[in-house]
Amino acid sequence: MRHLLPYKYVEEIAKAGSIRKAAETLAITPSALNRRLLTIEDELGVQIFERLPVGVRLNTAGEILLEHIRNQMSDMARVQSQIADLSGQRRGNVSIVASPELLGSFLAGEVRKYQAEFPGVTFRVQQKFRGDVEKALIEHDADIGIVYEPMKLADFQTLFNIVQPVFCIMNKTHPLATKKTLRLYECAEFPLMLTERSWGVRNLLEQSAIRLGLNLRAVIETDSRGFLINYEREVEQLSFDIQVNIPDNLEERGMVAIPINPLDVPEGFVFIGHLKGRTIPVASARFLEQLTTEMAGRFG
Amino acid sequence: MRHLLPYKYVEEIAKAGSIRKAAETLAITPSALNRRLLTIEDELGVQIFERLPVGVRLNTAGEILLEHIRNQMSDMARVQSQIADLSGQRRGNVSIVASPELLGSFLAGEVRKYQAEFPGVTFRVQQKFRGDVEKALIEHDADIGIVYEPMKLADFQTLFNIVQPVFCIMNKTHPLATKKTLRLYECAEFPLMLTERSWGVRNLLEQSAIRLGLNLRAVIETDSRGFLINYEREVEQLSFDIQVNIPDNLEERGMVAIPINPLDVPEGFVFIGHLKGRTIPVASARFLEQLTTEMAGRFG
DNA sequence: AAGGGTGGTGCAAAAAACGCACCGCCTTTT
DNA sequence: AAAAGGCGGTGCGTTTTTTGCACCACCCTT
Repeated sequence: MRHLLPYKYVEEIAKAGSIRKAAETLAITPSALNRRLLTIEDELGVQIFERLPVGVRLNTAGEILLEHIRNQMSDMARVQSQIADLSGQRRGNVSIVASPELLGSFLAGEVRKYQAEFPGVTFRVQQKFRGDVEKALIEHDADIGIVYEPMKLADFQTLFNIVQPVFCIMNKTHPLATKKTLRLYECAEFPLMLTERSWGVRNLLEQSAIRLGLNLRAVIETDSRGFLINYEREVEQLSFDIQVNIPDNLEERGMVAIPINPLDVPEGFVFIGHLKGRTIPVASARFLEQLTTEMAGRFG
Repeated sequence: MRHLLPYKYVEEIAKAGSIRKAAETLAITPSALNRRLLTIEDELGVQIFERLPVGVRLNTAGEILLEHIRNQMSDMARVQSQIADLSGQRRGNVSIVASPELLGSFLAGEVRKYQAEFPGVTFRVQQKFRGDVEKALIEHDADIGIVYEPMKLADFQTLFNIVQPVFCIMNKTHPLATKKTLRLYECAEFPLMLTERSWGVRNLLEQSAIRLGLNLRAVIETDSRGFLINYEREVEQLSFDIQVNIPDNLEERGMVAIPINPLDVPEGFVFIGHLKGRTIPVASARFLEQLTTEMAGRFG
């Protein structure tokens, strides 16, 4: 799509903050890029960038234009996807941004399953924390957003959501291992393996602990969710995760997962959706369909 | 905006149904236009037009692309409008499509008022019948739609609606002129001046007549609404119109307007809005604001 | 069978975009 | 205070792209 090259140029200049730097990443001469910018501004009748001694910066008009450019570019991608889908070939790129809780074996398995059926579809999976998922969608950095306990959903079009209670994971030989459900104060008596505070699960636990007047002792703090399940733990150590991440073979590996009483720790929600007012490419829509169907079947 | 010239070309070819004809209206050589089309199809990877012996016609992929093109072009117009509005100057074009009932002195007055304040804004006012207003919006032929008794509103984003009962207009000396409200059977006894059947008011009257078992005798049938009010009528002749079209100086001109009992003829609705999911240009939005405020004040 | 219409193509001219060298300006560094 | 380095902008010759012209093969109508 050569005709929207100018858009790409504007976007890159805005990102780089300088014509020369943008020219370098665009593999073009600064003078040529500068002239293209001047032409665009001339056609538009107004400046798009304010010139600073150290480079350029978008002004208000430029902000408006850039938003339009991003809309336009991802809309074009959607059109191409729809057209490709017409001829029976499923092609395109599925771009997902998810909070780390959801980037487990479940999502990976779904991607694998989809790619086995449609090898022409490529995937891009980004990890962002709760508050940044929506931002990535707004900036058209991704088509699909998956969040656990999102902070806000102003521009988020939810297509599917599901309860994901917090489970406590421990060795089979743990004193609590025979219980059906757990109270948080029972867990708090043991050494805990926790994720960092920016994670949704940790956030739920901490807020509950404050409300209940408990103190959570983290002996291991990590930002790797897989670590908390796979780590060969000491007998007494406990970790937490949401249902979707509990592997099928947990018992074979000598561990159990026990739900925590929702009165102590409220059940979190997973939200799946896309940017409001946007039609996402065909491949993304189909993957979304597969993902939500599977989740509803397994956890609904 | 030279970079979306290809869009304009595709649109024109689709409209003309032939490269040569399109080339003529575009003031370009057929060979050049043809090559641009081939380039576009090449970049897209698929044909957009199917070639017929008598010209070309959009295929499915082309339909998808054309929809995107229209979205893109009017979105660009909106961006330019917003940018122009930044610098304090109100510029742009307000494109209205309305059913004929609404194209009276009221709308004309509002346009005049707006243009007096913002001379840089141009207007384009189209007349379409009830069922075609929405179509004009879908094809991006207009930004604002105003309909009396619309047929469907699937893609119509209503921003304002208001009741507009049907009034009966007659000479002061008419036998019915002293009444406060009229029954339809009373009117049916006199010779009537009616619009064509595709009009909303006529439709309301006819359906009511069928329900009530009445027969409406049209001695004059016209498609000019103004005619029904301004015509120097015979003493006994009656005409009908909605409230918004009744001029202030009706009494000075020796006529009166009497509402018809809503049990006989249901009150119609005026709907004002734009295409769903679309952000209209600044000038259009402001005019819409003025229009709805004024209508709410006068008829609310 | 002839004529007029269609989309497509080779080739030379025109136009647009580009790269290079260089300017003036400002900030940062020496 | 001076030098150095980065920035956006510009004149000019070169390269790439687009256009116009003439012409082809094809199909439908006359």
